[in-house]
Amino acid sequence: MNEPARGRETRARIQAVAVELFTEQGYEKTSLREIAERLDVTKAALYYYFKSKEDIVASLVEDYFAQIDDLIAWGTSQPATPQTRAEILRRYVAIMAEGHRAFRMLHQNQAAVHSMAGPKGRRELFKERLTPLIELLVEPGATLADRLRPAMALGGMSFGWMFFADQVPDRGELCAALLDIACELADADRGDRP
Amino acid sequence: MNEPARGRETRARIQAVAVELFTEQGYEKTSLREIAERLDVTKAALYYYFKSKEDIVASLVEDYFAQIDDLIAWGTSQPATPQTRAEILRRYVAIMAEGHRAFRMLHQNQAAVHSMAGPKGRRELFKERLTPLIELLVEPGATLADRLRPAMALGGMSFGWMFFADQVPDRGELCAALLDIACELADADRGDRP
DNA sequence: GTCTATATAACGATAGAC
DNA sequence: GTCTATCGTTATATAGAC
Repeated sequence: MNEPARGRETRARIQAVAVELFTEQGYEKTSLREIAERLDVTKAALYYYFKSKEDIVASLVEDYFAQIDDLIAWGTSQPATPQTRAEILRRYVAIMAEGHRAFRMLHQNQAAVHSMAGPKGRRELFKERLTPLIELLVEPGATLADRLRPAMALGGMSFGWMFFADQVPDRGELCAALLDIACELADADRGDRP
Repeated sequence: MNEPARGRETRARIQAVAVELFTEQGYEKTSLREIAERLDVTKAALYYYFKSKEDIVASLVEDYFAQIDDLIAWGTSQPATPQTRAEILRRYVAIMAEGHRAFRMLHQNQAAVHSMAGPKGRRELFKERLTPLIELLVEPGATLADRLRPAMALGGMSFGWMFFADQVPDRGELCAALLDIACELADADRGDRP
C-alpha cells in the first residue's frame, strides 16, 4: 500500500465519494466522517491527502474552472466570426458533459463555492468566467441587450443539461440538440432593427 | 411592543435579514447569532418567531413555491394554445422579478433547500415544479426533444435574470426583453420536420 | 417578547503511536 | 498511510427569569 500509484488511486476515490455526497446532500451537510466511513477509513486518513475539507472541493473545482479559462483564452485568440462563436458553444457543452458530475456538484453548491474564494482570492468565480465568455459571443461594441441572447443560450444549455442528462437514453444526442438550439438562439443577433 | 402588528413587523425583519445573509454567505455559513446581532437582539429571541433555523428558510421558500404551484394550476385549467403558453412565460418572469431576493437566495442555496425537504416530504422540490411547467409549454404528446426548447427558455430566463438584474438600469425592460426571447425560443417548436 | 445561561452535540483539525 | 484519541470551537436549541 505504499506505492505512489496506490496513493493516487486513494486520492481519486476520496474525490469520487466527495463529489457524490456533496451533490446528494450538499457540501456543508456532508461531514468528513461520512466520507471516511463510506471509504472504510477514518477521518484522520483524509488529512493525509487533503489539508482541509475546502481543499477537497477546491481540487474538484480547480480542474473545471481551468477548462473554462482555457476556453476563454482560446476564444480570445480567434477571429470574432460566427464560426468561432459556434465553436465556443460547442466546446462549452463538451466541458459540461465531460465533467458532468463536478458540474452538477458545483451548481448545486454554488453558495459554498462562492464563499470559498473568500479571503485573499476575490469572489464571483462564476461571473468572472461567464462575463468574458458572453463577451466572446457578441459582436464587439454590442449593447447589453445583445448580450441577452448568448447569456440565455449558455444558461439554457446548463439548465437543459442538468435537467435532462439523467433521464435521456443518449447523452451525446442531448448535447447535440442543446447545442443546436443554443447556436440558433445566440446567432439570431442581427435584424433586430425595426 | 406587545401589539401583534409589532410582532409581524419583527418577523418580517428577521426574514429580510435572513434572505440577505443567506444570499451573501450561504445558508449553512450563516448562524442565527449573526442574524440576531444584525437585528440587535439575541439568538433566543428568534425562537419566539421561528421554531428552528430551517423554519426561517422554509417560510421564505413556501411563498415562492406556492406562486409556482398557482401558476401550474392556472396553466392546467387553460386551453393549450400558443397564447396560454406565452402567458405562462410572462407570469413566470413576473414571479421571478417580484420575488427576486428570495429567488436568488433559493438558487444560490439549492443544496440546502434540496436537503431540507428531507425526511417525510420527498425531495426534488425544483424538478417537481419545473416538470409540469415544461409540460404546459409543449403540445400534448410531445417528444423529449420538443421539451428542450421550453426548458431552455425557462432556464435561460432564470440565468439571464440572475446575471443581469443587478447591472441593468431598468429591470422592467430586462424582464420584457428576456420574455421576448424566451417566447421566440419556446414557440419555434413547429416546422422541425426535414 | 426578550433576556441570561446553559445543555447537547457535532464538526474540522491535530498529535503522536504504529 | 492509517490508526486512536482528543482538542478547541461553534452551532442549534431550550429553560426559565423578567
